[in-house]
Amino acid sequence: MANFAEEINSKFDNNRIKAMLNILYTANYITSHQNDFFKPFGVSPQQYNILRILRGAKQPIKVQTIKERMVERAPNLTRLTDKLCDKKLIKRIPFPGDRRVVLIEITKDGLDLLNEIMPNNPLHHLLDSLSNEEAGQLSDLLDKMRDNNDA
Amino acid sequence: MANFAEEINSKFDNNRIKAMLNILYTANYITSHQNDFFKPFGVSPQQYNILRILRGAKQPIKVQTIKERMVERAPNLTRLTDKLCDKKLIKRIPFPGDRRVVLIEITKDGLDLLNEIMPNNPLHHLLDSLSNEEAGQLSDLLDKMRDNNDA
DNA sequence: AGGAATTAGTTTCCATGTAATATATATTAA
DNA sequence: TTAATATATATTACATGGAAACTAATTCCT
Repeated sequence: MANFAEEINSKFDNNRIKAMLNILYTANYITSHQNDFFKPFGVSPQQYNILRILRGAKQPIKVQTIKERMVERAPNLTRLTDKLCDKKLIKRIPFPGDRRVVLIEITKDGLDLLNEIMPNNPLHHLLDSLSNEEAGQLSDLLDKMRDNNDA
Repeated sequence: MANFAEEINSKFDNNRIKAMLNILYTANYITSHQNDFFKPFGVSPQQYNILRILRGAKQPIKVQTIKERMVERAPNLTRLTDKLCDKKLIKRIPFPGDRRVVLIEITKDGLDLLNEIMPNNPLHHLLDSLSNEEAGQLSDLLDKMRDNNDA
């Protein structure tokens, strides 16, 4: 399981292609761990992310603001917030000044769930085989990779 | 767009968390480019991957074999091959020795499509802002990251 | 004020991951 | 050998999530 190239029985033209495929493969690896972890709590990683953003905000915030703060871009906030509403983890509040806007607030149940999940979260240790410095390098390389490529 | 941390308006506890989120973010970035690129050709990245595997095989191969060779794990090969069949890009062939097995073969149309896509593919240049050496480093860090973490 | 452009959120459509199922083959125990 | 069980292979059914079309509300411009 260590070496990526072996696993998928392929040769790569060059390191760039190899790195690109490895990024995709690794992201898959991470999300798969995430899904497994969150499943027993009845929320998806995205839903958890929303709850954390709401707790961090300390007050009701606009759907738009949530969207901006999410790690993974989630184009369909309506559906996600629907699910969270169904579970009573958040509340919708109409916005006085602009009838298009909906404010979202985390409920007591939502906060309780966060407190239940947090201490157990092994995802914080998923990269522990890298030193802090290596993790920094990795992140810098990813930043650099995305530079100048929007054409 | 350069710095990831700025973009999502967050501070990170440490480099490991930052790197993890950056991997997910970057994978998203790549797949979104991929989808955009393949869309005009009427195939998804996964479907393209299957076609490439079939061409590489040079003969009909089992669904199971395709599954093993795919970069991104695609658990639902039946559906993907259905789509490709609908477009006449592949053919299904019953396997003589074992009636559970279905062999898949790429058609002329499939090969033509590959030839049409290949030379245009800008995805091969998505990482060009990294040197070959940096890309190698990146890939190695990802490999290392996934080590010893299957607990 | 009135119409065009923009913004916010929702709805709809489609692609994909997961889990349950069906069918065929292989293995085991008498 | 044959019935019973286990395994392998693919398919189907269900749930989740992304992208784009859509609706409603607001802002901008003249």
